[in-house]
Amino acid sequence: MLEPVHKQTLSDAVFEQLRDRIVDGDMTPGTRLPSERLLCEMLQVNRGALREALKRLEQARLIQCQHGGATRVLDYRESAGLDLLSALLFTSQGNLNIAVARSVVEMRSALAPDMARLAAIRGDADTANRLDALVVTMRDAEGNLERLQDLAQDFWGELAAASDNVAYRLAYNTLIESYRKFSRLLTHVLGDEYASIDHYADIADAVHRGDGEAAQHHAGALTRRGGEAIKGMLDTVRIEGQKL
Amino acid sequence: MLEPVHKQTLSDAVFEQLRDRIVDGDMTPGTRLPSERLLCEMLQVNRGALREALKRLEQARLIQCQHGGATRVLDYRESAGLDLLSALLFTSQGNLNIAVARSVVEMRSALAPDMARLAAIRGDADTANRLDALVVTMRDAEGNLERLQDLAQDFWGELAAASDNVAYRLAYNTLIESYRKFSRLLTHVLGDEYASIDHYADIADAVHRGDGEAAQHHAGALTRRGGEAIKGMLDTVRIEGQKL
DNA sequence: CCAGCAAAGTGGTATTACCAGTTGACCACC
DNA sequence: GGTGGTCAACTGGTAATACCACTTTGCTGG
Repeated sequence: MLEPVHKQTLSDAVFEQLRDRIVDGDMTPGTRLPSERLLCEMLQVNRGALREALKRLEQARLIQCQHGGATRVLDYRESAGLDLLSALLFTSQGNLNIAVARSVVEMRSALAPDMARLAAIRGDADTANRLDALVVTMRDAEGNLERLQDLAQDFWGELAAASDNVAYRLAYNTLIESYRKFSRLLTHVLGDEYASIDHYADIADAVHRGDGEAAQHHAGALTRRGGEAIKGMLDTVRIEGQKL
Repeated sequence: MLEPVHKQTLSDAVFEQLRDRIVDGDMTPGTRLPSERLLCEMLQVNRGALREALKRLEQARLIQCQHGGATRVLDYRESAGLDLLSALLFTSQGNLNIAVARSVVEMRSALAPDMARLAAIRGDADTANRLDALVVTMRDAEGNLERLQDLAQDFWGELAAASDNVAYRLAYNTLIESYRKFSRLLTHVLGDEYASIDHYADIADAVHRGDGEAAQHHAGALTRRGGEAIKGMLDTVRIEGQKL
């Protein structure tokens, strides 16, 4: 199967290069960036493209610009938002950062139960029906772990939307963006979670009944199972160095 | 008391204006934006400033640009990241959006217990000592709700850092940025939570002992209390329309 | 010693031109 | 009818240059 070719604008390239330098710690917080005129000479790009990249870095709170003054590097741990997560997942050499991957999975486990709870309380019949349909599709796909994994993501996406909580929904978008990048590595590790379709059905039923506690309980059981599996794997296996 | 005047660059102004138009629904997803040359004429700014804003909107996944093609509006609910949250908190008229505020509080309640749990498991003695110090300071500030509220935020920040989970830490940054904007409205509503300093002391103790479950339990008790208080308030009182 | 000023350097804005990719209309060809 | 080619118009991307607004530095004159 053919894939779309990888395109990238100049400002994208500049943004990624500077971002990686910062998160890799090559430029410690407080460091003063070279002047824009000097930077665009070093990077061999025009000042406009450079400034587009700098503005994006500033929005991500990796740097801070001051009119007439200096542009300094910030400590992303203290200032950056969750959207930076996907950039932290892989080192500039393309290696998966296990600690970050673990973080993503942990956060998923923390959010999913409450997402399910709210979805059950606030969701309508249409939501429950869509969840039912997903469960049916999952049963048809039984045995095909990759397919199940994709369907599970859709299932959680449906819950996120039904939770009527924008923070959850936006966090879901951010987490999924990161998750997709390494989820295939976890396909078999999480096979147990994806194969337990009954739990998904239980959640769907809870949504039907509007039973928040039940939905929360079943979602917790589901993600806890996956969390333990990943924890076990990370403790015993070194997958660092695996490239996608 | 004098306050710093509000400074804003051109591209900031353009960014905010277009962002608000999009999240307010004035430009539905799929809508084609006017060409850059036309837009910068309409907005009375040069094309460079406009492009800086567009690049930021693209990074926030509110729009999507295509070289040679059109620039289209995306559905932020499906694509934007958690960093958009603070922009959603207030309408363009400056009114607090209750549903978004509720979302922030709910997400806090979901994350805090697990943050505390991990902090207890992974935190070192220094962390526990800093938490102790914060508890002492809180006891000194007893009765001063605003001060307690600030200290409570520091307390959670310490836990976020000690959780050794970048996702939690970055999410904390994002949530706090939003939270600060309306937290003063909740000072008295959450007075119960802030005043129960013993619970904070319990968490600090749990971190000392490395007792994750205890830390999780006490953190849950704390945020559940606040969550119920806010829920009660939102159900009975209309604070929509309050300006900061 | 220091308020005051001037110069140098920085980020912010503006203008202009051109490059590169997309779209759609049109046309020749099979 | 469908295929591929060409071309013009339009869109976003890149470039170079000049100037404005602000900060920092350091000299200067009291």
